Amino acid sequence: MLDKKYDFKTAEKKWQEYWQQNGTYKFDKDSKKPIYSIDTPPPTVNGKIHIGHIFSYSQAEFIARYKRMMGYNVFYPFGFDDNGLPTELLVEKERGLKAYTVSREEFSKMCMETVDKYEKSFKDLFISVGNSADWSLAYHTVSPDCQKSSQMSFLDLYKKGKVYYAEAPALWCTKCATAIAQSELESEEKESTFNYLKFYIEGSDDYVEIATTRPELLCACDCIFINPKDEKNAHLLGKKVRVPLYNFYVPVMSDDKVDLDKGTGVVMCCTFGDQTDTQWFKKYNLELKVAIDDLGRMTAIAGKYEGMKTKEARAAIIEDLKAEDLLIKQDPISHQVSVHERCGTEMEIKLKKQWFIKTLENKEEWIKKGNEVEWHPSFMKARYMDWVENLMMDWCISRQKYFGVPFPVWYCKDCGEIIVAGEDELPVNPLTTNPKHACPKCGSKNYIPESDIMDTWATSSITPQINTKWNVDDEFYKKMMPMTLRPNAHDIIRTWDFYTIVKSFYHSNCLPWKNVMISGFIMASQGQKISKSKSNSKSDPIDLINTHSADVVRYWTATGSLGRDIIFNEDKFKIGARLTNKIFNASKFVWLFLENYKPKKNTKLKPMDKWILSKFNEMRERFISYFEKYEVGLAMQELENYFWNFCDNYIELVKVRLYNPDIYGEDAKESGQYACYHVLLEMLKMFGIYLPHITEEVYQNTFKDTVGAPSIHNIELTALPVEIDKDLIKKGDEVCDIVSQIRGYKTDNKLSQKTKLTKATITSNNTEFFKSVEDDVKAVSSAQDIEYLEGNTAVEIAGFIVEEKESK
RNA sequence: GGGAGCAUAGCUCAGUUGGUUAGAGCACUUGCCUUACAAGCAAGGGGUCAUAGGUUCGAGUCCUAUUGCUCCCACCA
Repeated sequence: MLDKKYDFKTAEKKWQEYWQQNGTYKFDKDSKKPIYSIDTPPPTVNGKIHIGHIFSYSQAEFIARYKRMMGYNVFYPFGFDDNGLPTELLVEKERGLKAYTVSREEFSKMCMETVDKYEKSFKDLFISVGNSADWSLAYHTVSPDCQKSSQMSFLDLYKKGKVYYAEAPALWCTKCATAIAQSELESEEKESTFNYLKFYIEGSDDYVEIATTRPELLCACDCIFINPKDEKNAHLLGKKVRVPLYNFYVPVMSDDKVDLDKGTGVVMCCTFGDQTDTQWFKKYNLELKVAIDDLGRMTAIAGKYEGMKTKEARAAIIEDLKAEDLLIKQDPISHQVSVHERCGTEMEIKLKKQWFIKTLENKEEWIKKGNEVEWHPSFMKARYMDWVENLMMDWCISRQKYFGVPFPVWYCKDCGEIIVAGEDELPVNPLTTNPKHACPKCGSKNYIPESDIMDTWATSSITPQINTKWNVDDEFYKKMMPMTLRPNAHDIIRTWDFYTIVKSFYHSNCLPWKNVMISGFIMASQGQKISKSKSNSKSDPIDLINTHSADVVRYWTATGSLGRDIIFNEDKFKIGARLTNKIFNASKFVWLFLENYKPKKNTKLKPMDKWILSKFNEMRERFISYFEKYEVGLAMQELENYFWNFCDNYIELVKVRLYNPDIYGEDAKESGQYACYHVLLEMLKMFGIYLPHITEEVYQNTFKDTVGAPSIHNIELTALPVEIDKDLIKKGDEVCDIVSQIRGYKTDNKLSQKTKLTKATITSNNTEFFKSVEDDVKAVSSAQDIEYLEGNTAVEIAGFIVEEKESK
């Protein structure tokens, strides 16, 4: 028996504990069922989980529940990405310190404490929203096991020649003081100024005009470029020009990368102002002039501006240029600037020794792999392709940071040889451990440990390998790879999805997974995304769960279609609350008639009972076909529509039979019970995907005794044993239509729905069918007499019987 | 500059391969305490499907162009 009211506050906790204790969602390693595996995104530990995470994770979670219900052995691990820069930034912010002000050991300890705290709260939150991950499979990327896998990955790439150590221009964040990768850039619209400067031609009073937004780089100027087709300036070729303020001379050269229409059509090349400079630096073997240090301050070559931050230096230099009459004019411009996604600092380029993974040399392969993966929705593939095609640099994986996976690498102090650890030594921290062998090249035993750590993506890009026990359990790895599904939001296609494809190809020449499911973002308002770092999350998940229930929050996450951003809208919670309430009430009511009922296989079904069963199977097919396309929201809509029809039309119609077997017969009751029993049970299973708590509450108090399974979430969905009879469905729908018209008559006449009617004349082309369901129509409409006419659907009411109200 | 998505009722969205009078929910109006549910039920009003062409017996759906919104990428002299 169900309680009178459903109290989500006690029920949700109760069932969450029940599922954990019973291992309801455990992956069964020995099962013969087909496996469905999910490479769950390990959330980055860099702040609180916001509603966007709940949205995105729920959509994938629906798939896990759906697949379990469809008879799959679902492998659904969870992880945390807790190493690297994001964690460091969080710790620095929380403790109000900079990593380099304390010892490396001390800082790592702080990071571990913070990570433990957050991971516990992340886990609690995901459990409290009813997430059905198998927590026994959980991993975290800074753990020794993951570090070992990550270093193993590095060694494998090293052996295969896919990772290299080189001095090459790398993107640099002066705030975080580390190299970063192309994928970590974001563009931001910024106001700036085009400064038109005079570069005097050597041996002449004439000058050439050059426009620059970065006059602070004048000291790093190597040469100036014109376009080979530039006739106006062609005479400058071979000559030298004087760099303003610094008064050294640089040559004029030509290159077709110069855009005639930009600025003055003449460019100064500095090491380094932008990507083009790096290409020219290589192509023309230019001199390296470093104007900016690791923390964004001007170096000695800047002369009197040394020590200033770049922005200060720029202002000072402009003043001096004006004073010396070297500034012709200034034009304000607004342009897209690359900034570091984690801190918003404008990117610089620095030449330093870094480790790089080769990504440029296999573009065709990345494209091929991208085509082999199925993208849901399909148009998201374009983002991946777009990214691959526009790759400019190999993937820089070294970070000049402290808390992360160390490189298993030392350098020989005497000859510079790279010494890598053996696989049996992993995980290894070169800062605290020496290599087992002397330098293979010169025999020296003096080493310099690599103090950099790896990019956090270098580890999270092997989550399929971590999940499937690569190099730990070969048999399992072979059985599980490729995994079935990678779900994530569209912002990390270019990082997580791309890098994972790269790694799987290099390691095992295979796909990491067969499907990618891309979810959209929750927008705070038009164009404003909710994110952890920007903390405009007015919609805290914990508060939402406490006020609306986990089921209702989950319901909300199922609205909208796959891959699309949606604006946070509280109205949807109201609808979800209405639905859960209705499911509870409908179940409670229907169960009144099912308490001691055992379904019989050969029950003779009345037409309208067959109708609702047949309609169920029809809905079930659409539901499945949406799910197969990963359209979890549209699937739910199908179910929801069916459910409301079940309540508003079918229950209303059948309840009179169920109440009064003395009038309508035991057979009529049993037929109704049969339909109610099966339809309700199947609907509960399906709703269980979205609303796991309330459906469990209903199941445990009703069907469990007859069905036997320990949880509603352990039962497979079945088709009901009736044909999908389109003709019957149409006729049954017509009955509903007529009933609705009769209700309309009562409404128009301001009558209560229970008002008795003297006679209803039903016109239909299916009068035979109407006659077969006459008892039901009479019962639901309170019509005392029914007459039939052939023709297009219509109904006419002769009149009604006014009953005197009983006074209470 | 390259690419993607979207445009349907006041709002949020469905609308499968082209096929009768374009659907739902919310909001709104009106009525109803009906032997589950008033946190409920019933009924109702409301749309030239962004615009302009085209293909077709037939277009919300396919094609072309235009407009607007959003996003991704590139450009950062």
